[in-house]
Amino acid sequence: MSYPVFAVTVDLVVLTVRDGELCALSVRRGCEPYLDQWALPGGFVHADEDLSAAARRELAEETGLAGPGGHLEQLASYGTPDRDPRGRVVTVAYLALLPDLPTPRAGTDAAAAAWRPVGRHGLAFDHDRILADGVERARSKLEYTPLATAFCPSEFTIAALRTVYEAVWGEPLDPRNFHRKVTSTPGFVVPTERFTEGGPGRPARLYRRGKSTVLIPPILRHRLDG
Amino acid sequence: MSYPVFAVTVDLVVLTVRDGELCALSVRRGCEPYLDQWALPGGFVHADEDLSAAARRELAEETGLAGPGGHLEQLASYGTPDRDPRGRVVTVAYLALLPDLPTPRAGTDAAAAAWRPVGRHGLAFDHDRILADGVERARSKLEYTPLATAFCPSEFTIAALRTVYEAVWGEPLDPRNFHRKVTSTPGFVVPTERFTEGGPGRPARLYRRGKSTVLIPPILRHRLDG
DNA sequence: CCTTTTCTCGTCATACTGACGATAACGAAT
DNA sequence: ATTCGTTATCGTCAGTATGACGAGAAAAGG
Repeated sequence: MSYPVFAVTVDLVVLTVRDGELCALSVRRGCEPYLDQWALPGGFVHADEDLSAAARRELAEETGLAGPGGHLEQLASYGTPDRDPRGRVVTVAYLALLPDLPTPRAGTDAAAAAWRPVGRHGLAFDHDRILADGVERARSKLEYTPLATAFCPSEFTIAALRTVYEAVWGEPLDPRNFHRKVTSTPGFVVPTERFTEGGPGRPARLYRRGKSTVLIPPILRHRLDG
Repeated sequence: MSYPVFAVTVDLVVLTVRDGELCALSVRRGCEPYLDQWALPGGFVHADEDLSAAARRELAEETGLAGPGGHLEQLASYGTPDRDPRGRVVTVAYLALLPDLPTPRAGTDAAAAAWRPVGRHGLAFDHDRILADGVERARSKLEYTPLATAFCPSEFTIAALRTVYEAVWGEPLDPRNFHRKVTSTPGFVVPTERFTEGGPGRPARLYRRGKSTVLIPPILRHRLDG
C-alpha cells in the first residue's frame, strides 16, 4: 500500500499576561518561507519524537522557559493542503499558558522573539487563525477550570488572579464578588500565611493554586450569546 | 533542510445513542496490521485533501451516513512514535455525533461495521484511548452546548433529549427539572405544533433544535470533582 | 492626622437548582 | 364507561449562587 507523505510540525500558542494585557509569543522568522515575518514559534517533529515532547522541546528552545508553573496542552491540528509553500505540512498546535517572565531569548531558527498583545497580529502561514483558536480556548478554559493560576507565579494575590481574568476576557470584574467566588470554590486556591508588602493599599494575602482541575460551578463570562 | 516524513490518517469516533445506551461505531479490520481486530473507522489522508474533508469522506465511506442532523468536529491528534507498526503515523481524530440510524454498511477496508456500547472496547492501535477522549469530549460538550440535539432526529421530544443526556452521562435526570431547564434556556429548542402519537402515556410535544451554540447557563452533570 | 488606595467581609434582591407534589392526556384493562 | 398505569407538563418551596453595592480594615503618602 502506498500513501502520501507529510511533514509534521508543532506550533505553539504561548500566552501570558503582561501589564494587564494578554500577550502571545511570536518570533521573527530567520529562514524561508516568510523570511523576516512574525510567526508562532514551532518546528518540525523529529523522527522518533512524541508530539507533546516536540512541543515541550520547542517551548524550551525558542523561549528558554519551560519549567513548572505553566501549562501545556494540545490545541488542534491544521492541515490545509496549501498552508505551507514547502509542501504538505500538517501542524499540531499546542497552547501554553505561562506566568509573566523576562523577555524570551531568540531561538535557533528565529531572528527575534517578542511578547505582543493579541489581536491584529498579521502572522505568517495560517498562524493568525491558530492564535485566535488558542485565545478562544484559553478564554473558555478560564470559565470552568482553575487554569488562570497557570498565568500566575506560585504565590499570588486574588487581585493578581482577577487581573488575569480581566486581561484574558477583556472585561472588568467586580473585585468583591470575584474574591468571594474564588475563595469559596473548593480546591481553587489555598491561602498561605504570607501577605504582600510595600505596595499601596492594604496588604493582600498570598494564595497558591489548589488541587482541583475543574471549577464547580464555573465562572461564566458575559457573552453576547453565540 | 530535510525533515522526517510521516503518514497522516484520520480516525473517527462516531457516537450515537441506541436503546438508551451510548454506542460507538467500530469496524473489523480487513487488512494488516491488526487484521480482524476491532478498530475505529479511519484511513489515510489523500495527497491534496483537507483534514476535515478526509474525515467527512471516511465517515461517508465507512458508514454510508454523512448528511445533515449530525455533528463533526476535530477531537485531537495522536502521534506516539510506535503507535503504528507500519511506521511513523500521525492520526487526527474527529468526533462525530449522529442520530440513531440503521446499522452501517461495511466500508472498503473494513470486513464489518457495528455499533458497540462504549467501555471495554479493546480496540486496535491506541484507539481505546482515542475513544475514551471522544466520549469525555462528548460528555463535557453536553454540559455547555446544545449538541445533544445532534443525537436526535430533526424533531424530537424533551424525553428523547433527556434520554440522550442520561445515556451519555450514565446518570438519571429528573424529568421535570430537565423539562424546565431545556424549555427555559433561550435558543436550545423551539417547539413545533406537532405531538407524538400512539405511544403510552400523554402525547409529548415535538421540538426542533434552536439557534444557539452555547448553553447559558450550562447544564452541569454531577461529578465527583476531579 | 487625614486622604487615598486596596483588600476583605457583609447585605440584599434576584435567579437558578434540586426535590418533589399535582394535574393533564393518552392507551389498556376491567 | 370507568378505572388504572404511564408519561408529559406545570407548580411549589427551600437552598444556593450571583450581581450590585455598602462599609470597615490596613497599608502608604502627604
